[in-house]
Amino acid sequence: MTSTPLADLWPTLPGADARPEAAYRLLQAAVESFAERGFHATTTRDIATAAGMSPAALYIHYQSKAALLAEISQAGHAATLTLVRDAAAGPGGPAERMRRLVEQFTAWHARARTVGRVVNYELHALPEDAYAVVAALRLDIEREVSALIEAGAAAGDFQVAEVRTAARAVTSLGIDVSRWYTGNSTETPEELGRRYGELVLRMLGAGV
Amino acid sequence: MTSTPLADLWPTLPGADARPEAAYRLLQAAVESFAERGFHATTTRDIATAAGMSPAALYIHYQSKAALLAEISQAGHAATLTLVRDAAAGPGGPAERMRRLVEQFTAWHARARTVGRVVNYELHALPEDAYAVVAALRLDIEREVSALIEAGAAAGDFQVAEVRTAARAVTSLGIDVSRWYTGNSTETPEELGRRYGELVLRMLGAGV
DNA sequence: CTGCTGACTAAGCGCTTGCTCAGCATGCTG
DNA sequence: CAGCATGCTGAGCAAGCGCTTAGTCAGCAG
Repeated sequence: MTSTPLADLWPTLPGADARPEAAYRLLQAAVESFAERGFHATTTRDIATAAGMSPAALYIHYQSKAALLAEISQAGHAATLTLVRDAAAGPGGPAERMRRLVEQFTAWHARARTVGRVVNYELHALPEDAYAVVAALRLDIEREVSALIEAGAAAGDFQVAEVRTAARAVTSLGIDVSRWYTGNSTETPEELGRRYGELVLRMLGAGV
Repeated sequence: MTSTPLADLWPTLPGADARPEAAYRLLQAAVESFAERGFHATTTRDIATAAGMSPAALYIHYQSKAALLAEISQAGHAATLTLVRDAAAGPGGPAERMRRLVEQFTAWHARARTVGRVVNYELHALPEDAYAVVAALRLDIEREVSALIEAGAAAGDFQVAEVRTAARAVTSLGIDVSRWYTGNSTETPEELGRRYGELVLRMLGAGV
């Protein structure tokens, strides 16, 4: 199985070019390993070996195993927020923007499912300070979705009883994709995105 | 925080009465701990201490830490499948049955969120033989939902482009509840269930 | 009383973990 | 050439892990 280059999943990774290639390899190995086995079941030897180095080399590039997780989680959340913001601020009415948001949010969680798993399911392993940063980003994402639903409801495009619950449902659908999507699927990330976009618009009562 | 008695979450736990009280306490402590920290971050000392015993006592009642996880996961999956089957086989048309299924599936994942987390997010830690059992149960659940959607589509009650994708979305919404629901929420599990039932029917194109 | 059983504990074994450190090769600078 | 910084390795430490073992003790049959 060839893995998608990290750069594809993560165009916004800060300092991706400046970073030494070895540090980049470690990051990619950590993503793969954390996603497959979870943070606590992954050993520093796993990560280092997968990156083709001795265990000690990890500590030249990162302060600790937890620092690796923090970097992955923060960059992954930042990328997701950017994606959501761009879609929400794009052209068209609320329904059109919501469709694009869901399409891209869903497709990202399918395409970058390894990063997505770390981002969504390894929060509890984050050090406290890194968690605080990430929690703020998650709140921003949820607020962005809520605001768009509210705009759609105000414009009469959406019919929703509870904005918070609807926003939860929309983000839930996308997040959970990173749990079940395998890549063996016949559905491409983009196809899945389009279908989920359709389902969400109906869910929100947009007559489509 | 008082925790819900296991019996409430788990009416179908086999041999719950015959089981010695100490074994029951260990099971409950394991659920709580696995849900909060994950299987690998939980130590046998954590579980035993929470159950008010020494670490060695655990091995009188269970073969291993993994055996505890296997028992929780299998019983939890069995309970979920029963719940889904009962709703799908109940009275009324496809839409009515689907509404009840989603209401109960969702409410269960909110109410029994600790068990739900172990069931849905600790699969990778299961021993191979236990995983095989559980995977079969998961397949049954998905099939049950797919069959109900298909019945609704055949009856003209639902309008769905892809049954598989729709079924994924329906189960996804419920499963993900166990990730984010905290109990601090103002929404009770039953309220959330009703709202999700409404959203799902619209998603499936049932004119409601 | 004796003899036995089953639930439990204190102590700790063998191993793995995250992480450190002295030392080595390489390549740049003067 | 020497001098030095950089990136890395081999060996290994302290701590913590799952699990075992030897033994304690209450309860009960005879």
